[in-house]
Amino acid sequence: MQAAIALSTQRESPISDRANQGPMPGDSMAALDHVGAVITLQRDETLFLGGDKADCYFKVLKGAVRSSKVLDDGRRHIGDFYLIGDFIGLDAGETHGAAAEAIGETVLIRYARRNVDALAAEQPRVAQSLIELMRARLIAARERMVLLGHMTAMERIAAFLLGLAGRAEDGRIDLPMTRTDIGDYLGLTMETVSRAFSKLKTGGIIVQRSMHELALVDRAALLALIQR
Amino acid sequence: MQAAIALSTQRESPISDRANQGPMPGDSMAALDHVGAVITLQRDETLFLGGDKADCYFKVLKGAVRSSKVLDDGRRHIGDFYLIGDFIGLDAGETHGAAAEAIGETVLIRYARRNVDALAAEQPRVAQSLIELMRARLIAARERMVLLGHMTAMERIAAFLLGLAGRAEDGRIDLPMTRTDIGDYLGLTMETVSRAFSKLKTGGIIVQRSMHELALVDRAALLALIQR
DNA sequence: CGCCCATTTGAAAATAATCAATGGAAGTGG
DNA sequence: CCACTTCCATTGATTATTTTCAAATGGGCG
Repeated sequence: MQAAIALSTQRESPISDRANQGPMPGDSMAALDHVGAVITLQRDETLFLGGDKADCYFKVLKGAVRSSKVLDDGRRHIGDFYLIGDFIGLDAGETHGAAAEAIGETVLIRYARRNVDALAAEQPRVAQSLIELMRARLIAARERMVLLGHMTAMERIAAFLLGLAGRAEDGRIDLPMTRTDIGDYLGLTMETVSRAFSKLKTGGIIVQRSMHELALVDRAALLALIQR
Repeated sequence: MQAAIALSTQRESPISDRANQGPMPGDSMAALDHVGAVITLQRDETLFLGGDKADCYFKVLKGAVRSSKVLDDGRRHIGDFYLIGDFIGLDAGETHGAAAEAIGETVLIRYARRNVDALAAEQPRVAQSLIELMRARLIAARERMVLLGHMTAMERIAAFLLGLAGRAEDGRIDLPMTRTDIGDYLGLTMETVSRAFSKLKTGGIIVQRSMHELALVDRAALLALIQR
C-alpha cells in the first residue's frame, strides 16, 4: 500500500472537519517516500520529549499520538492529537516545545528533517507545499483558539466529536485517548468531559459502543450545539 | 529610514516575549522592499474583512491592528494584535478567516502576495524564511492555546502585559486597544479584565499613567503570577 | 461645557473546578 | 480461567471563578 507512506496523503490538521481549502499540497513531496524509516511504539512510550532536538518529522501509520506539556503548576496541556495520516513535527524550532507519546500501540514513519529541508531547498514546489501545510496548521490553530477562548464545555466537546467524526463517514467515532487526555486538550477537567458525554448519551445524540468507541446518532444536534 | 520597510525587521510573533530561537530569518527578503505600497487607515477602518481574497501581506509601520471575528452567538474573538513591526497575512488560505481593523490611526506597508510567492519560488532562501516565520507563529499559537486553555484570568492578563512589556525596555506599556478588545483576545469579559487591572494597581505592580498607557513597576511580581 | 462612550465597581447568577465516593473495565498473576 | 488489583470513568455535593446584569464614574471629543 504505497499511499500509506506517501507524504501526499497527510491530512492538513488534526481534529478538524473544516472543508479543504483548495487542492492539497504535498504531491511534490513523494520523493521523500524512500527516506522514511518505520518505527513502532507501545502505549505511553515517548516519541520525543520537550526540549529534545527536533531533527525528524513523523507520520502516523497506525494508532495515535498525543503532544503534551506539563505546566508549572503540574497540570498538563495537550497540544494536539495526531491520528492516522497526521504529520508530526511541522511546528518545532530547533527543539520540540512539547513531548509526544503514543496513546496506544502506534506505528510511525520517520523522515529526517535534514532530508526534507534539502529537498525543499532544491525544489521550490516542495517548499511551497511545506508553506501551505504550515498555513493550514496555523488556520487550525486559530480555530482552536476560538474554541478555547470562547466556547462552553459542551460546545468544546461537540466541536471535538464533530472533528473526529469528520474522519469516518459513518457515525463511528474512535476515542483512543482517555477522558483526562480529552480534558487536557480542551481545557476542561476529566469530570466535566465525562458529564458532557453523559448528557449527550442521555439526549440520544451519541451512543457509547465501548469505552473508546462512540456512534454519532444525531450529527445535526451536535452542530446545533456549537452554534448556540 | 530603510529598516522601517525592510521585511527583515519584522518580529516573529505578536504579543510574545519569548527569547529568539536562533537567528532571525528574513534577511533574504530584502528584495521585496521596493514592491511595497504604503497605506494609512483611520481608527476602526478595516484593512480587510473575513472572507476577502487574501492577495496581500501587510506590515505595521505605525499604530496597531486587530484581527477579529464575530462568532455565531454575536460574541467577538480577537485573533491577534499586530503592533509596530508585525507582519499581517501569513496565516490565511485563499481568503482571510478574520477581519483586520486599525485600532487607532495606522500606517502599513502592503506587499502583493503574488510577488512574495514568486520570489519564494525563485529563491529557496526566501521560501525557507517564510517557513521559519510561519513556524514561529505556530509556536506562538501553541503558547496562546496554553494560555486560553489552562490559565486563570489573572494569569492571562499578566502574560499579556509581560508580552507587551517585552517590547519596551523601560516599564512603559502602550495599550492602544480597549478593555473589550483585550477581553476578546484573552477569552475574558471586559469586566474581568478591568478587575484584574484594578487588582494589579492596588497591589502596586502596575501604575496607570493614562487610559492607554501603563508603567510596569514590579515585573517579577507579574512573572510570579503566571507561574502560580 | 456637556455629551457619549469606555471604564470601573458592585451584586447576583451561572459555569466549571474541586473534593469525594462509587462503579466498571482492563490487565496481572496465580 | 478466575480472582485480584489498578486505573479509568461516572456521578454527586460543594466551592471557586468568571460571567452577567446593573449602576455609577470618568475621560475624551465635539
